[in-house]
Amino acid sequence: MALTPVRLRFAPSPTGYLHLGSARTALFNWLWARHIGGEMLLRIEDTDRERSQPELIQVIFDALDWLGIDFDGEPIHQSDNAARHAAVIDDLIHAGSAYRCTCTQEDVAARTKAAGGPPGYDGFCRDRGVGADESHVVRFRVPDDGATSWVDLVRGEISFEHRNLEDFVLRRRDGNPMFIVANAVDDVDAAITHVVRGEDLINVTPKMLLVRAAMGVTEPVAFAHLPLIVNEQRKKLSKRFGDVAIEDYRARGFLPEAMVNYLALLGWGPADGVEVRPVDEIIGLFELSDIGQSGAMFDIKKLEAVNGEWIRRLEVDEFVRRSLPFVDSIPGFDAARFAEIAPDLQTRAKVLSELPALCDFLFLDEPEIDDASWQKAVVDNPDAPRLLDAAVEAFTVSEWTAEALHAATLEFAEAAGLKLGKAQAPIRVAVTGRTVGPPLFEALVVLGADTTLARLRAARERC
RNA sequence: GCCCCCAUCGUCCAGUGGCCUAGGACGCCUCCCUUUCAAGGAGGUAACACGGGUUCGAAUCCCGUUGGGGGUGCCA
Repeated sequence: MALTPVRLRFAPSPTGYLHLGSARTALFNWLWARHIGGEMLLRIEDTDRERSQPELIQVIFDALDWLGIDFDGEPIHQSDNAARHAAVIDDLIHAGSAYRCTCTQEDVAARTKAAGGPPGYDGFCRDRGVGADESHVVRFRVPDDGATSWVDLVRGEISFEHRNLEDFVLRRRDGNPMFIVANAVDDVDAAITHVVRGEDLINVTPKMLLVRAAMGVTEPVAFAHLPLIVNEQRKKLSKRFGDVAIEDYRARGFLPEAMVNYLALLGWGPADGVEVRPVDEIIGLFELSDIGQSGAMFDIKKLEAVNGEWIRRLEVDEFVRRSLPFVDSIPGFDAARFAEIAPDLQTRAKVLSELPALCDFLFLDEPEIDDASWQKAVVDNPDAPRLLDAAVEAFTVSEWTAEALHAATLEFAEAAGLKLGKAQAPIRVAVTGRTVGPPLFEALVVLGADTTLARLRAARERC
């Protein structure tokens, strides 16, 4: 007897972006598939006609590819299986598992309101024998008694009593199949063995199980319902609350290594406590049974910390290469010059998008002077004028190395009775425009003597 | 309302009956290093929601309460 191959899938709908929650779902499916040596399929659930534009789908492919989540075989398009979905629904009608219903949503709402009962369909058309020629939807005939249950891989046994399940719609009035049917049928056809998805889908699982059984499918399928990723309000992450698309984080300068690493930590954690680690190691350690059951808050601070760690782990050359898209649009940008200062930037950036603010003074004709910095280090600093004068004088004759500039500054700082840290402030603002940035003397070396002295003189004139 | 799920530091995880005076990470605070800011090093702060059981023993098992979330669409 051959062992059934483990087969998982990620089934996004073409929304035009990859939601963080979806990405996490894709990741957990993928981690488990790769861990167990199973197959990982990609299926685009594009039954919604107007949302199935190729560009919208491409965005999702790109995001998955960026994260490093790969798939076995070509992507499946659910819309290609429309005929199969229709045939299954017809079979269910013939078998008596489903029936046509003429009730509109208004009809149903009016009746339940009049009856004062709970919302939901009341089974009005169950035995009316509605013909195919009448305008109708197709509903599944849920058994009156009993329950549908399964042993969820992350939550244990979950059970729904049939009397709490209404006769749900299988096919819309316009003839299109509902998600429940298309999804269940495609999973059967692809011989999916494990469905790993968000907890928000937990209540449609009994319906899918019912459809599977009515189809006569006997192969088991295991479900693992992941805890939701929530925001500060403990609510499901939604698009109207901050950035929820993977692409947004990519644009902000998060590394895919960090993104994947952090997402894996939402609802799961390695037993040895080592959180920041390569994805290959995570694959090795990942078990569905170790997934937590409570919602995990998306903590941007922690994501940034993980990202900073990954930035620091990069080889300098690689750091430069990855930084380029974020800095090469600075006017006057010079790659060689950027590479010189790169090691000093690498420990200072949590996200790549903050790089321009740290190094743009090296490329711009004039540094962009930050008002608050200028106020603090120059205007409010009575020592500023003479420090700038001293710097011009000392730097004019200094050898142009970090050590020499350091020594020269130390000398006139001490003469003025100031600590080096205090003395370099107005110089830093004059040259870089800000009070914070990479180490001053190293930056001056990269900037060059002429530009440095010109900026110091210009600042002195403004005092 | 009804259905389903969840409940350990502010946050994310560890803990699966004794090793827990509850551990790690992020954050926050202090100190060291220091050329600003980082990075790095050393400390510190801070939690088993509550009430009943079960047991020699419970963060761990059971029940209840409270709190939170998800669903309740001819969306997915």
